[in-house]
Amino acid sequence: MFDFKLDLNPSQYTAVTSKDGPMLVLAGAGSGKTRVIEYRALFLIQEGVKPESILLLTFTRKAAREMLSRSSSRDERCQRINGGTFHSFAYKTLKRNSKFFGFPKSFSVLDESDAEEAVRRCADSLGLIEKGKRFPKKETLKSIISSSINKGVSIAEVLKKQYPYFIQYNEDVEEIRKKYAEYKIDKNYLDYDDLLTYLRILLEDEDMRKKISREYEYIMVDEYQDTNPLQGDITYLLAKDHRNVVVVGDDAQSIYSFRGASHDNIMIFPERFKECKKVALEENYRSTQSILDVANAVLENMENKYSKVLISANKEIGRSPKLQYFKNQYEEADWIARKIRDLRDGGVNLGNQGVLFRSAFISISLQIQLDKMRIPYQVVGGRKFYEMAHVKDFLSHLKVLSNRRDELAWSRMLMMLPGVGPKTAENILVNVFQISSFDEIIDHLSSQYRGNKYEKQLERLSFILKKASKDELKVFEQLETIMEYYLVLLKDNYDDWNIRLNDLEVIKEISNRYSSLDTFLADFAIDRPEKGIFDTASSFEDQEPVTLTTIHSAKGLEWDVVFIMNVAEGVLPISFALNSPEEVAEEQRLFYVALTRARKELYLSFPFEAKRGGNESYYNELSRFIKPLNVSSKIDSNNYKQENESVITVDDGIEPNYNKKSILDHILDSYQK
DNA sequence: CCGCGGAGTGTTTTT
DNA sequence: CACTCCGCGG
Repeated sequence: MFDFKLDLNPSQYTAVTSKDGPMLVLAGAGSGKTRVIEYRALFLIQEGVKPESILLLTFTRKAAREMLSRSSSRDERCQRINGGTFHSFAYKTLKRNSKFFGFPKSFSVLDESDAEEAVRRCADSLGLIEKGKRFPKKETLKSIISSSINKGVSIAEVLKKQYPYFIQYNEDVEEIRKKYAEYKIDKNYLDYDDLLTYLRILLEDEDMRKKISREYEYIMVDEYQDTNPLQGDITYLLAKDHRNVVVVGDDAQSIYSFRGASHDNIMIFPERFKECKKVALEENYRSTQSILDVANAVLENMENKYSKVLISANKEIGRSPKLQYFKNQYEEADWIARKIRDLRDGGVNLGNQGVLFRSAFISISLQIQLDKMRIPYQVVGGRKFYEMAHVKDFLSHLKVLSNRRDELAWSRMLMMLPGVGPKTAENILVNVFQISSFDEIIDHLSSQYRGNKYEKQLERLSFILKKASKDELKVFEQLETIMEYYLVLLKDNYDDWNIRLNDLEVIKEISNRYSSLDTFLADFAIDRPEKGIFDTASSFEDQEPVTLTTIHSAKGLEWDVVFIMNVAEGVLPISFALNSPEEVAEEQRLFYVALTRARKELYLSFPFEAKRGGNESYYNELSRFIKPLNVSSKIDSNNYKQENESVITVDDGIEPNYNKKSILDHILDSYQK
């Protein structure tokens, strides 16, 4: 038996050892929230709860895995606990209960860009994308529809709040939403929102709900402040009957309202579960007092007063956070890279250092610098990898194998053939979708298009599809088969094909872990693989790489040393989030989240000169979140004085010796023949 | 109807 | 700067 009292403070202990009934845990940053979840899992199991009947819903699957692996190290049974994101849980549950909806054997999960493309096709087919008129773009349409679903409000309401200039298109968007819903059902598609929507429908059915909640008797939800109303409903329904549900959150760290999250969920929870216990965790075990002072000052400045003030349990004052000014982003990157190396030479492992930024692209200059210095790093956040063209191209073949009605994948795959464009692909697909057996489709493709310029290619394609669709193949072997075929196209289409091939090799490696193609593809959409750890030939091979991450992706993580890059107006807060006080407040919470990731040392950096869009340089202003005296007084700065640019004046008294034409000739002459 | 090339655009955060 | 859209030539 494990002595829980030993490792926990009184409030943590209460949270851990309350077995039955609903509970709301308000946990400040670094207050041992993770530890509470970890230990509570152990506690429940020691109380005789079956591990399989515990469900841990978290924000990323990585978070779930981390918590579970830590409790597993004390008690192996914890490995059997069910954990994941709302979306992955929904996928699993829907798959298992697919009969309820009359779903076919396999359905595809659309990632965001596929979903946008689908929306575009729907809008197109309704004749709504008229030329000349300013009509919302596919991304915008998708996001309007998504918002209305996640927040449970009408299209009109979303338009009024977020896109007032599109209010006139209210009815059009409603029509597109309807069409899009039909389209998805027809093609066996579920998008991210559908996963949650369908799960809620499933849980609204008395019998299904009883069945499912019997399977998961104890529910824990992490980061509850970042759940949206739809997820709030799901939590409620899952626990409605047995009422064993613990939600953990911190309203001061709510940073996902752009996606429909609302900390109202935290407020509503006690209303839905009237008997719920409340526990507050306020002692911070993570950071030194100097870091907490800054975080608390930022908290103090927020419009919406959050009650919490973090008290350091360490009693260690630590070093004051530093603010470094730089001339431009290159100097900033250079300094950070050097500092990282110096710290590591001084004994701080690279794995204990994290660099945070508001937007993924901010880190590019740093990546270049780290490459130069051969410091290994890992990039988290930013959504490039799995949405890169070659990755999608490659996967489209597999998607076709998994869901024969996957129109988007089919047409992507066909359009790669030279000579096939949108129209030809569409014509072929009209035929393909009328054939029910896969073998016949293959026959059709290899025999019915003789005489076209793409005949040979199409034949090759159908041959490989047939080969890859054999039942006895493992997922990995299916990928290898497709690769055999795709490699040619890759080389034809991309000059940098060898770099891209590397990505595909990584994907192949990942697929080795899967026994079902469907699950592999669904995971690829829902729990995206970690972006590649860059294989820089490292001089520090013994160590974990340093982490470069967006602040959003840094949620729940911590490092001994944290750098926050580019703390400038327009970046943090980001320029388009200045329209309403709520948006600015969310940016401020984001800054707060970033600050509270640091255990021992914190470095903020600010480059005066920056480039945006074109070539135009402009001068940054320090972030409004640092300027107030209560914050700035707690930060040391390097008192950078902006150097006067050395002005070079043109010497006027010189007679021209060349003009543009003659200097060109002269230069050409000077080249080695 | 395909595909190329030029112009234009807008540029967060994530499941 | 990367992607998308548009128009034109083949």
